[in-house]
Amino acid sequence: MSERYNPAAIETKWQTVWEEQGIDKTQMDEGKPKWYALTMLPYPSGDLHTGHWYAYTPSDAAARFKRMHGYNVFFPIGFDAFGLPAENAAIKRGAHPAQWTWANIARMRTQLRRMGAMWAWDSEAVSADPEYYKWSQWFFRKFYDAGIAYREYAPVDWCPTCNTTLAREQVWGDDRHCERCGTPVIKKNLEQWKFRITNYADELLDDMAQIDWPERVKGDADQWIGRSIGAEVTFHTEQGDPLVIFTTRPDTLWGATFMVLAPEHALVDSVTTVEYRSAVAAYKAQAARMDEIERGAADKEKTGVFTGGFARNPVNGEMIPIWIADYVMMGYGTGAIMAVPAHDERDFAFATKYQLPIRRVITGPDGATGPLAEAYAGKEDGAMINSGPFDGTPVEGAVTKVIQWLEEKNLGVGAVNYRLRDWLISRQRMWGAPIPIIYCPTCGVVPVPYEELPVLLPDDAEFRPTGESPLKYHEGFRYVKCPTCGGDAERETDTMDTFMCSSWYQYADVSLYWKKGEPLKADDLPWDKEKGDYWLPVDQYTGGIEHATMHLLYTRFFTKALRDLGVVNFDEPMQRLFNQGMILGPDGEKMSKSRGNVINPDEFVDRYGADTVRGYLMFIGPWDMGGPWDMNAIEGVHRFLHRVWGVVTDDPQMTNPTLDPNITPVWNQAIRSLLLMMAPIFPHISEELWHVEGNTSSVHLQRWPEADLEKAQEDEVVVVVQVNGKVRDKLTVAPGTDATVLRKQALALENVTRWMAGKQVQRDCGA
RNA sequence: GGGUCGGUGGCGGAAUGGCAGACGCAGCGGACUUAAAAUCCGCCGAGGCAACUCUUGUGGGUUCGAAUCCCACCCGACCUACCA
Repeated sequence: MSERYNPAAIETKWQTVWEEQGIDKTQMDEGKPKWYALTMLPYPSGDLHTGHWYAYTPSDAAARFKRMHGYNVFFPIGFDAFGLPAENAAIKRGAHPAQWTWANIARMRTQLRRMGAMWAWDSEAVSADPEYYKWSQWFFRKFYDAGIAYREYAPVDWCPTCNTTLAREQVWGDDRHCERCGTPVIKKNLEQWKFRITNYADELLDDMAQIDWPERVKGDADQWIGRSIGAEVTFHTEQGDPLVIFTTRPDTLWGATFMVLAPEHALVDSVTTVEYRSAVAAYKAQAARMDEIERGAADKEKTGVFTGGFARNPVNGEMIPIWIADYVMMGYGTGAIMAVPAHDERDFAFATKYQLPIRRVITGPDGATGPLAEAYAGKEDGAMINSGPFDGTPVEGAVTKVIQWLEEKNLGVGAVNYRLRDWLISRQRMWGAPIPIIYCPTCGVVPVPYEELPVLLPDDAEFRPTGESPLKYHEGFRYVKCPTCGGDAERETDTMDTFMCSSWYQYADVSLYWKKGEPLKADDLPWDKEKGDYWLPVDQYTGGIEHATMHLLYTRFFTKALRDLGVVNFDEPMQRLFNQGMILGPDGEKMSKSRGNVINPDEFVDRYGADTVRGYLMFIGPWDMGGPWDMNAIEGVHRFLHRVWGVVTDDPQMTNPTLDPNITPVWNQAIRSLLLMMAPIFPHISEELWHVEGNTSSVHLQRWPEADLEKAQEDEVVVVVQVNGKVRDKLTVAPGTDATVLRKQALALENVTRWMAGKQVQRDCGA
């Protein structure tokens, strides 16, 4: 008789012991293969929710499993700690965002420890720590030196009343008004810092073939990068200005009946005639208030206005009208298109609405040449018509032929376009890593010297209700001497996008806060080389699907840029990626406070212990699927642990009364294997029972049990006999029984003879 | 419109060409108990007295044999979308 299973007591006990004995401390034993397992670092929101538990439990179980299989496992944790919520909290409470952030981190650490995961706590990276963002700034500086970082005017949402830039989530409603004062937001061009991620577009696309990532993520990234192949063709306005358009269908050039410019296009004013000036100006003003996302709403009816101007189509000399419309984006291609309504859905809709001509230049798959009821955009079937020298050319392959012809005639060139834009990293916010740049009236843009990093965030920042970054008001931060000429200069007051800081935490983890307190140099290696060579790259990365495009694309870009700078020697930061599914509320809906279906994991840990919660989450179903939280099913896992406890501690209620003393060693061996195999999922109870069994070293440092296949060999096997695919009888025979013997025996079976009556064997499985 | 994943008992799910429904939940019966909880044992897709028959979203196909492979369709979830 012994004590009942009491998870609360044993879990706290073992967490303390493990920490004291340092059993989860990362080793670098060269004799063992390494395994770098990483989960996306959490944002310190202040509470560990079901999603965190579901992300970390299987990651931890897998890491433990690998360790028991003889790997050196590195399994770090940390916090992606910059971001807007801290600033909002600061404005609300008048406290510094650092205070809120670090308090939340402290709270989440306690919650995380309750999970009993094998995290390498001594590698806990916090991106808001100056020793971390010192390196974020060092990377910025390297990118600046390499020409990867550059400054450009880019549109931001601007509130003219508050006199400040707004983040996307601060712009509300269909009319796009300011969150605080309700004033309609306008677009404003500000000089901002960007990274040339587009230089890597092809590589980011093509290298996906060499990484083991879910198709979904690859598909999303593929679409996000959006490579399309076509041609740039130069039209000329009446005024003689070249007007370049991008098209993927140069084979339809002869069907262009009008042109459309983005409202922001540079030639709009010069092509607009006097009588259309006011209409054009009004349309431009309206378009300026919407961002591209809104303009891109697919179901929105197309609008536009005629400019009064015309341009000449280079392939046939026709003068066609120029319109402006917000369905053409300034940020894609050249911001101008030729409109071929007969063979493009959008152009068709626009032409129909504004009664513009539609000219067919591709026959239907059946050779049809008549008027169209809808656009025909097929690229495989049909032939070119009304297209001068190309009449009769089959559509398939026509694009290449026309591009060649355009190039020969000097009318256009083959071109590739991407949806992907350069990465805008400037944020007009305080709680981020300051961009290490100084503006000097004499020397211009001057990067902060490497030795002077980090540029520290002031700890006495004052949050005013204007919403503008406190860095702008902070004189000590803002006004500096120019590092080059020593004259009066100003610091950049924008901070970096938090995605910048999360793009390299897999490297930060390797040797945390490397060169702490030391001045940096341009040719530093940002982590301990020996450790980096051993651990990098990440073997298994896990996290939510919501990062399919932004974070994952950025971190891949970051690694490729570092490779070009000679810092790393591989192309991809994470070899394998796995996305966990989502745990829904008991009602099968996404958990939300408004629905009142939020499950607080702490309550279940209090009631059943962490091992039960871990086990429940592990067995809920396939990890990438998730599913609803089942209030009852968790009981089953808890019962299982109680039974295991009873069996091992000889609870009379559980003890098998028929157990023969002769098989005690076998029984003990079975218990031993059971505990070893439970260890990755149920780390605490297996450790406790492992010690109850008389072991003194940790169960987690043992090797996974190996099966002796010879001993597991069956003396007899059941062979199922099917007639016409239906099970009719069974044979019990010795393993390895010869096929001809089996066949003979099978045919002799009573059930089989009955079903075979009057029939011959046509074919059999041929075993 | 494009992409990805999925559809199997009352429920979560197993089985990836060879005994469909492992395991768990719920349910039913029994043991223990004054009683209940807990625990333990048994039953648990549908029909049929039985032999058997039917059953993996629907319809076809391949195969000795299909939840699994192929074709067409229906339904659902998530992501994405005026990208020229």
